[in-house]
Amino acid sequence: MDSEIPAPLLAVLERREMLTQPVRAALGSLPWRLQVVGDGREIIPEGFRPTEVCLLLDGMAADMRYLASGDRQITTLHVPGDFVDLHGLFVKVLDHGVLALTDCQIAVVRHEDVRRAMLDDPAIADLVSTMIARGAAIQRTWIVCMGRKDPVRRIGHLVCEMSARVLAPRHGQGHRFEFPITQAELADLAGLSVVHTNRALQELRATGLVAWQGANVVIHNWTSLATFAGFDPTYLGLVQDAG
Amino acid sequence: MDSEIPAPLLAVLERREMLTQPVRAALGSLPWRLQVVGDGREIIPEGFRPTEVCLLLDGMAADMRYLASGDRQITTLHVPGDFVDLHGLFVKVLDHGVLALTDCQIAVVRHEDVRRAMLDDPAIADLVSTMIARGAAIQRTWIVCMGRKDPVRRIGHLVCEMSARVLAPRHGQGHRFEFPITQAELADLAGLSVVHTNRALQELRATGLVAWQGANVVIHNWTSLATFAGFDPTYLGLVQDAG
DNA sequence: CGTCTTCTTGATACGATTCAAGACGGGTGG
DNA sequence: CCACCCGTCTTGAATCGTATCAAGAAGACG
Repeated sequence: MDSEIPAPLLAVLERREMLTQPVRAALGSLPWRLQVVGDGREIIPEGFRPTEVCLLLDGMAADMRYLASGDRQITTLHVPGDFVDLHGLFVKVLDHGVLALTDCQIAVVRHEDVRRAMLDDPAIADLVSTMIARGAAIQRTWIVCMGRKDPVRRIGHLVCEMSARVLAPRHGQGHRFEFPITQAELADLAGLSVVHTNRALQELRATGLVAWQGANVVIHNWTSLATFAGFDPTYLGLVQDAG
Repeated sequence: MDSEIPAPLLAVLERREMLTQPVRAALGSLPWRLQVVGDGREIIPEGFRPTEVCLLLDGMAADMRYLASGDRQITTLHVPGDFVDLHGLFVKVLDHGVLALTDCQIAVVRHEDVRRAMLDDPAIADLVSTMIARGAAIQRTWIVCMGRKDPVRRIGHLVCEMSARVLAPRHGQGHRFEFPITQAELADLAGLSVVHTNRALQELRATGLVAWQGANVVIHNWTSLATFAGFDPTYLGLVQDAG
């Protein structure tokens, strides 16, 4: 629509990655269009063969897969600044669908334009690969939570992660952030029943570490919650890691 | 050691990806050294800052993370042809360790050499990104299995996947392959106790779809097993997908 | 032959799912 | 403004699944 206003695209990416000036320039000149997807609608259907990538500008989305049984499993959450289907540049068929958990605003960029930018500046190619690798690390961590953490810690870990991905983490301090996910969606993410998710949430609130009402999550003591949930932010590769 | 004999490196990679002649040439000229890691030893420790990538030539390895409780969770298995730490090119600190599940032979290549090859030929950069993206798809699929599949199907799915990754899948036919994993390791992979893993295995064998004794797995009816376990190979992006 | 690891089994306790139903809250139409 | 409706959250009770504990059997290895 309005490729003459690249600001939001850059602004949202810079929350996540440190961008050099040439990279900023290259990203800023990428043609893109805005797309709006309503709460509960599919951004990308499972099995799609994408020719574009989608950068989430606003809202929350989830990668998800349906089973033959009718069950579904959410594999990752996406927050503004995430490309929801970046790996579509490298694998032809998407193995999951992407669901809008809220009303979402998306910047859509054609594969060929991204590929050209990657060829023109290898730093762009690096950025793309880094984002894919980070997404994989998040999934890996979630496997650990699903396999070896009880539901309360599992959700506690999720709260830590989402707060770190949405905000700049300030350890030891309180955090407040918006987490507009229903308990049914949380259940499909955590691999639990809705009923049990509800009870795990109550238990988590009962620890006093977290207040969670509606879409508002308040972490009263970040460090204690991280310790309780076994959250180690290494895998997020955030900026403090300048080594 | 012997960078004048690149054949095994290429041979093992070509089981997985279709390589063009220039890519073959570039990979063939990469300097590398052979490393041998014994059964049960760590190939890479958790939290390592790698300066090299490791290509598994022979054996089986597992990405894994320890929890404070002493529990551990395996997040992915690696078979010959997999780079076990390719994402180390893009993230500085590895968020997991890599464990040799058998005696392993590994080709070690320095990051700087891989990076040079990526710059010289963007097709190499693409190959690297594709392998990372495929690894992520495998993890995503495992999240689905852990969250929404009962233990029997979970292990059944794993058998399908490993057979597809080790062999060229021939649907509807029987398969035999080596799967040298202990039940304790399987438990840490599936997020189960050892006892329950044992019982799930017995139940899987009782279906008659799979025979599994020691390191030898025989799939009697691939299609039935895939249906039973809900295995859809799309995510592996194997060669049949030439679209 | 003995020792160690891996596999197997039974019994018990706990955790999670399921079913069913009610409470709450936001939005819509009368 | 109120009544209603629908989606979401919450609760209780019964059932099933899974972990845990403990011990024995089967192999592998020296």
